[in-house]
Amino acid sequence: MNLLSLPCYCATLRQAARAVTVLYEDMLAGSGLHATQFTALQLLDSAPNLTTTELAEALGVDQTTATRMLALIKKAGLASDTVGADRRQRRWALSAQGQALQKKLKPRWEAAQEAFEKRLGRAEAAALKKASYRAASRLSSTQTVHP
Amino acid sequence: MNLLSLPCYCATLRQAARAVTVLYEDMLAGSGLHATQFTALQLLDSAPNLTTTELAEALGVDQTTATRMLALIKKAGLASDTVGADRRQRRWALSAQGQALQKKLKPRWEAAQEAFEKRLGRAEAAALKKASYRAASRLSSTQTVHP
DNA sequence: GTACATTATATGTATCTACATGTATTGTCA
DNA sequence: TGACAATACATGTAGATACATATAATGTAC
Repeated sequence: MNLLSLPCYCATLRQAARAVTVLYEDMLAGSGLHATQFTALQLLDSAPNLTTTELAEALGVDQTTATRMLALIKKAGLASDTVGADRRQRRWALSAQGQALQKKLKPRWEAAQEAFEKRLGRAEAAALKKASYRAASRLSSTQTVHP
Repeated sequence: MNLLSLPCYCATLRQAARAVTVLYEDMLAGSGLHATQFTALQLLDSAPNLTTTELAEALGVDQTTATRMLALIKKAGLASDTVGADRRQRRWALSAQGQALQKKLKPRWEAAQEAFEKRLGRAEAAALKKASYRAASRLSSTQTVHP
């Protein structure tokens, strides 16, 4: 049996996310980084000194997920955290090693991006990305408003 | 900081999948089922006697993921497996309890579907689902070495 | 200025996920 | 038929994910 077209929005989006993740993991295989970790490095590279919560919000993950992500990245020596003026906050920055690895893996990530575009077509890929972002935006903004 | 629009197709699709998952988990909260489990029940309800691998392919998950999913569903008494003619295969079917639960939770799932459509608009929701399915199809077919 | 609420992060727990690999069964071919 | 390949499922391991909750620090109201 082949991949089923399911009526469920959730299930279908998850199918797609899983499939694309496998592609990116493939491209990063052996590099020591996972797709989500690479994304975090990219973010820290372009926006240093984010707090844990800020990074979580930017990526659209739970704060506890971000905490664990960052713990792994820190353990690998790719980033370090410093306590901010508000001493509850941790501010994160890439280490030299983290910067180097991010730079080194960028071509692999670009290859994954291109592979994705090749399979879907550039226009369709762009449309899917835009629609996904819109969905994520709409959903996360409203969901956090709980009385 | 708000949700970021990321250049990465993988990261963006994952953002969307996470956000929509939270919505569905919310709707199913307290029911004893998770969104992925409900999807599996729906599938087993409409297509009984699937093998573990067939179910994995239909859902677009790894076989080992399906094995674990089904183990949990079985442990909860919602489905049972029988050994097929090929004695390596397990064929799965909902139990009466599983059928009942699936039926009972269907309105909640429908509410989640409607909530999703309400946030995105029906047309946009449909377009996103279609594009996601196309992406998942293209990616999984090629990855599995297809003609 | 203290009691109480709020906020930032961390931890316990459980599921989802997949890769590498193991085991049992089936298929193939010489 | 017997060796070896292929297949179906299971297990070990590890990261991704989020909820409930804990802890520590900050903010607020009186």
